[in-house]
Amino acid sequence: MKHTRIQQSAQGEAGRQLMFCFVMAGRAIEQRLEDALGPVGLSLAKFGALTHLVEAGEPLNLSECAKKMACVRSNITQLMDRLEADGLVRREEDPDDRRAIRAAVTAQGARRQAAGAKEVARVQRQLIDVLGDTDHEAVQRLLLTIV
Amino acid sequence: MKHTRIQQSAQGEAGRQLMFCFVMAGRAIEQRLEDALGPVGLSLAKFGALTHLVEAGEPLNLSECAKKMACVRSNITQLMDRLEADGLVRREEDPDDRRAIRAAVTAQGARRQAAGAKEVARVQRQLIDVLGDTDHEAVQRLLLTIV
DNA sequence: CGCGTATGCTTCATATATGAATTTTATATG
DNA sequence: CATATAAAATTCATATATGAAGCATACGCG
Repeated sequence: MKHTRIQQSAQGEAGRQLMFCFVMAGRAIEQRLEDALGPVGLSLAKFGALTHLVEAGEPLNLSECAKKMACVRSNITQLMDRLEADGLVRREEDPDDRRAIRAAVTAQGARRQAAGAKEVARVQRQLIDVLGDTDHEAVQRLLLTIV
Repeated sequence: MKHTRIQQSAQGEAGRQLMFCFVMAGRAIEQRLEDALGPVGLSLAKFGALTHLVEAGEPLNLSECAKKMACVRSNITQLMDRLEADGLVRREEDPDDRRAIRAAVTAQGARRQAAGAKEVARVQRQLIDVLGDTDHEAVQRLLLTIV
């Protein structure tokens, strides 16, 4: 007697289609990141925005942020609202374009981002650990093919 | 002297940390599924709920649904509200437990689920295509390890 | 120069998800 | 049996995300 039944009921759907495994893996990692960032006072979305700003080294238009984060602008508007409420980002007028708003990281924002980066690196190490002797390069290529 | 700078900024998007590749791949597939299901009149969340109900072959308590879908119950409450508004699911009282509500798929819900399953299968074939000669079993094992 | 179109941001409605608080009902235990 | 505790569902506040609609500004072209 096979144990497909056991596997199915034990884990939900062990025999799931491959694509759902990708989705579940992505979500599982997201969850770990959220859990790691929570104590620092960041969410994954906030950390992502701060990181783009820090890496840019200068204030960015909200449209540029949206492009970097691959999302619509109304999402950035709200995200910046929350980051500004947290005191991690400041909205500045763009001297070159009166329509545009630039997001500038505050000192506190930069510190928070650095703290978040440490946590993210920790999670990354855990992942590497789980992958064991798997060829990371190959996996990454595969994933980027999908994206 | 460390080379954190190089690692962080050298390759821009391409050199992203492995974990973000998993997250992005998962989201990319999710997006494809949403796009495929949209024309059928379903979202991925709705399709998932309907599929669990259809596969169960009988009405399920909302708590059971939450467990199968790995989410909190308040999420299911809202999802069922929308599915019920769409006429795809019906809430029934549980004769054995007056606290419980059971979700039953309607005939229309079953048809919609079947239509959705066809689209999902199409996306799955596309994914298999993209993966080419990669060892699917190995990939799936890897992904389930992460989950 | 002025007008039409494009761009930048915000606002609103909606979907998905979480978690805390609440209500109702079940169950266990003293 | 009464009461304490647990479990089921909902409600509310909030975060994240999308897309449509709207307003202000920029820009190209006749």
